[in-house]
Amino acid sequence: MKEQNKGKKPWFFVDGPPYTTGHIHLGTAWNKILKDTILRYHRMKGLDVIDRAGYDMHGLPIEVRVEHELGFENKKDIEAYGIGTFIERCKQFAISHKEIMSDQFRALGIWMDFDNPYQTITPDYIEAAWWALKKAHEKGLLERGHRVVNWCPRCETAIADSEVEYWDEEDPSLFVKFPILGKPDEYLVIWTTTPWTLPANVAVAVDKDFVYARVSAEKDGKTEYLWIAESLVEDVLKKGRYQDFSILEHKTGKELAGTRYTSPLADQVPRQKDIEHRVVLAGFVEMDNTGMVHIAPGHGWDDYLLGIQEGLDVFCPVDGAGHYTAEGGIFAGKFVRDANEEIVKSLGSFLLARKKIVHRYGHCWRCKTPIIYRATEQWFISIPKIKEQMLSEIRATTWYPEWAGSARFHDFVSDARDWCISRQRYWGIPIPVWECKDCNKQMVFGTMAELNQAAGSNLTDPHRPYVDQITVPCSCGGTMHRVEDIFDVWFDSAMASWATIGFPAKKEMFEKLWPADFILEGQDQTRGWFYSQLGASTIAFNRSPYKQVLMHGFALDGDGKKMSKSLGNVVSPEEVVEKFGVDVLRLYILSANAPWEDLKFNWESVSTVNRTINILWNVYRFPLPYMILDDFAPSSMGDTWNPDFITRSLREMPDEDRWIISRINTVTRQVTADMKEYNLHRLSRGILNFVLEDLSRWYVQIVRPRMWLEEDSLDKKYAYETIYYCMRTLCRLLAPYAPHIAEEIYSNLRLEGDPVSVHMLSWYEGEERLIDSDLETRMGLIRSFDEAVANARQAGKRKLRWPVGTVTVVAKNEVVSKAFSSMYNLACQRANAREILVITDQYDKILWKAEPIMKKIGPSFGKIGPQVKKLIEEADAIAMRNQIAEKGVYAIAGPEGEITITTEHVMFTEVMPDNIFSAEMTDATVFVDVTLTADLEAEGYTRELIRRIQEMRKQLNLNVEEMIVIDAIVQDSHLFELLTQSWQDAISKEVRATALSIHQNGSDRDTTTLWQLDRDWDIEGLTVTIGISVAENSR
RNA sequence: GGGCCCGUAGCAUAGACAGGUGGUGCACCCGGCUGAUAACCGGGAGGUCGUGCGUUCGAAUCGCACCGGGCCCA
Repeated sequence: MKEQNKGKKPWFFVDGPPYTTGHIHLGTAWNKILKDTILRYHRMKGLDVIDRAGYDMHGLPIEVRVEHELGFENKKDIEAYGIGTFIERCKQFAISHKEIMSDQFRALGIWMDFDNPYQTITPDYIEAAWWALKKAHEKGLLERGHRVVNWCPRCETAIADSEVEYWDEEDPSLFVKFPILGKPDEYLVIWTTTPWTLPANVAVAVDKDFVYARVSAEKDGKTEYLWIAESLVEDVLKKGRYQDFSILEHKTGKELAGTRYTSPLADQVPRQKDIEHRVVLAGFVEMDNTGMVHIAPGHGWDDYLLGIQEGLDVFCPVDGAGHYTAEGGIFAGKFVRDANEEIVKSLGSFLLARKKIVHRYGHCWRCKTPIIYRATEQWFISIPKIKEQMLSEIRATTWYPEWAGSARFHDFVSDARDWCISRQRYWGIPIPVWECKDCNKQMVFGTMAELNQAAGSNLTDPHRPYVDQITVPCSCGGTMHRVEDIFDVWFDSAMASWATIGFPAKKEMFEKLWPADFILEGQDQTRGWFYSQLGASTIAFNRSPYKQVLMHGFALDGDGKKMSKSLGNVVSPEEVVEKFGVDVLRLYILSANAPWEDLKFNWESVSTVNRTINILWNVYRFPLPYMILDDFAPSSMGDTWNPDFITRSLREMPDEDRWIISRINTVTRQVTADMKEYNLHRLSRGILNFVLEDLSRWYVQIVRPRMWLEEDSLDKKYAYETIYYCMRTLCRLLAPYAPHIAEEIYSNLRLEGDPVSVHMLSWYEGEERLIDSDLETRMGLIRSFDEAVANARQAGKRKLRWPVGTVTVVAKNEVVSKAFSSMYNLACQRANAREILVITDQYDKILWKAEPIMKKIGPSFGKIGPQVKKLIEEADAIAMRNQIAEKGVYAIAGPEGEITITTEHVMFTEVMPDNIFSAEMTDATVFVDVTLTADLEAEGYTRELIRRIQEMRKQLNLNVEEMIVIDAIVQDSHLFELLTQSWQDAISKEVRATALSIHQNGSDRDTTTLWQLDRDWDIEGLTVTIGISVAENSR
């Protein structure tokens, strides 16, 4: 197939690279199944589909796994072990796990190029990232600066926001007094949960409009003056166990701004003595705790921004491992969280109150260490400078669903800040910036060749530590060394759209294909890959790298909760495949809900899909024995099949054949239309529904007798041709969604000259000329009739096996009458009725009941009301109804003369005669007369007998073509008479008997024959003994 | 705290953009069928359409608020 489409119109798909963890979960499976389905469809449409898979193989998660294997605890262990060997271990880990995952994807029937996937660790891929960074540099978008970042003190690196995992943690909750400069015993009161950030305090923030109070507070005979937001005073003082207080003065935050104070830790942290602490205004201050916020620009994002704005010191006395530096005074060398206690002690009388708090705190997602915020030197891409362009590219892209782009992604990008692309780790793409220590000159290299040329080196693997050894002579005479950082892994995958087609090393493919026609990922990738790719591509090419995006949901458990190991609610794709097979998993996932909604996994629904697939399998298998028996071969052109015979014979074919042909073409057109909008749930439901309702429940039921015809007949041939056509068409329709079952059915049905695989066929869109919507409407009515008759029969307790005399249909319109006149035989057959009468006026067998209306009778007749009621009930309701309809009045002879009843005294309701049962169908009412005549009774019993003989054949495991002899004893004389009168031949023929003898007495039986199976049956309360044997001559 | 999406029977879903008697499947109960058979088919019962307020002659559908779930951000 792929060969066939080579050189045709290309369709450029880019695979969002999964991270090489080594195992896939349901969400990953969903993701790839959606991709595979859509890719297969486009291949069938004759497009040259670029289906290269990809893997994201760098990054901290792998480093942490390897560290764990080696029993390492921190960066020093890695450095001691040797970065080179460490990197090799990481590489091995990534490659081996990539292989495992490729096998898992292949097992799901994912038909993508896993033999040659793009990998973020190959030199050409790394060059793609270098090239992009150089572009950013050239455009002035690459910046280096101090920023507060999430920092893992164990991994000793900045980590991305997305790498922070939150859960509840208990921390101290401290209220601290900051002494106001020059005012003894007067303090600002702040609140913090991170005592270790107090040595870095430089300011206190207040809201400009909040009202703050100066209170004199009494405690153990001492008086202090405290500044606290007015509405919080009482609460805070209670926590501090003050015995009494009074408010002396009010000031707004604005008035308070500029107030100078000193650090309570000035003695312990000498550096604090140089800092000019003051009160500043900020927008993020909230009215809780004390209404005053401790500001440490070295340890908080908001703090940092405020610091820049207010010109505050960015003081960060904490190193990469989370230890205080020499600037941390007496705390130097201590790990920050361990220093908490000592800091609290050092606060002494400056501590107003100490409580505990349980709150959400961030942790490193891989090593679970609580993170800290640290101002560090990092590399950034200045997103705000290209934001407008990014937003306009979002609008130019087609999103499925529309709101994924116009609302969700748009809003995310609108709020986007600078993108921190640097990490202080080992296993990643090295940032290609060389710096001269002497003159601070920087060079950014876009390729290894450029670097090798400048350095006179021969670098082949651009990973650390090899790349770190390359030095470049600087124009100042000094030597340039690479900066130590590596890239954030999101920068890696952002290159995918051009790296996967070999750019920048090779240009042809890029010029031909880029940007991508289509990408597809989960909603979490809004901030992930959708974003990183758009950012990188806007930097490099000023445009979006993709034209169409389909965003899918998340796989949740049955309760709509996230699947997680700790909750024990994880369902693995392997588990589903093991129980039901790949195609069932695929069809379940596709049909369960719209792609962009979250999937609540539900085993029951999986097994429902499984049942439908099983029915498909049964439908496919059912005609095979007859076809084989008859040596059926579909009409063909030489040894290749095509639907010419169907098209040519369509006019002559029976209604049901033309109907199912029309249906499958209608369904096919609908599937094609749904595919255009990626309504995969609608289309898969449409296919499954067709199999269940149209093919299995209706067509196969109707066509069965035609397959059992003994002799060759056109009717049988049409049935064979039709079902063959349906199965061939269905295979093609199913190929993208259930590739295995489609292939299995196809490979058995295909002719010698047909393509060897269903996956080599082109997509079929359905043909208008094979669709007869009139016929579909009429057949729909007959189906509705079929159900109504079953309904009425059930009410009348008449089994379907027993024929009924007349079924009357009161039609509400022409269309219904037409349906019955054109498909009369089919309707009779389905209803098992001798005749069907279709009328458009009133049904004359309906009886009426007169119900007295006492509310009116009382006032009209007074005392004799109850007697009138009785008279009405006893009267001939039909005569009464007719007379009232005619004359408006009805006269009854009452005890005191004639009584005149008018329309207001009585209400008429329909009454069904005893043997007639009704049911509603579309645009009509069906009346079934279940009255038995001798003839109907005889046929009913005959069918009862036949069914029991068939049951016995089955017990003996007889083949369809084997003949039998039957002996039956029917003691009931009425039944004996019915069965022996005229139905014996019919029985013999139906059950394939060469001889049938029915006796009334057991003593009449031929005792010389030993019956292979002999048993008593209860038929409607009467006992019948039946013995059967295989006929001699059929053996 | 903010953005987006979702909430319909025991469970899973359609209907919502374009307001007008809430459909379907599974499970349940009852029945049928028996040349697809460790299958298949029909019927019945089951709903405060998350809650409240509003718009309207009329709201599952439109608006607002709240509650619950998911993804993302802070």
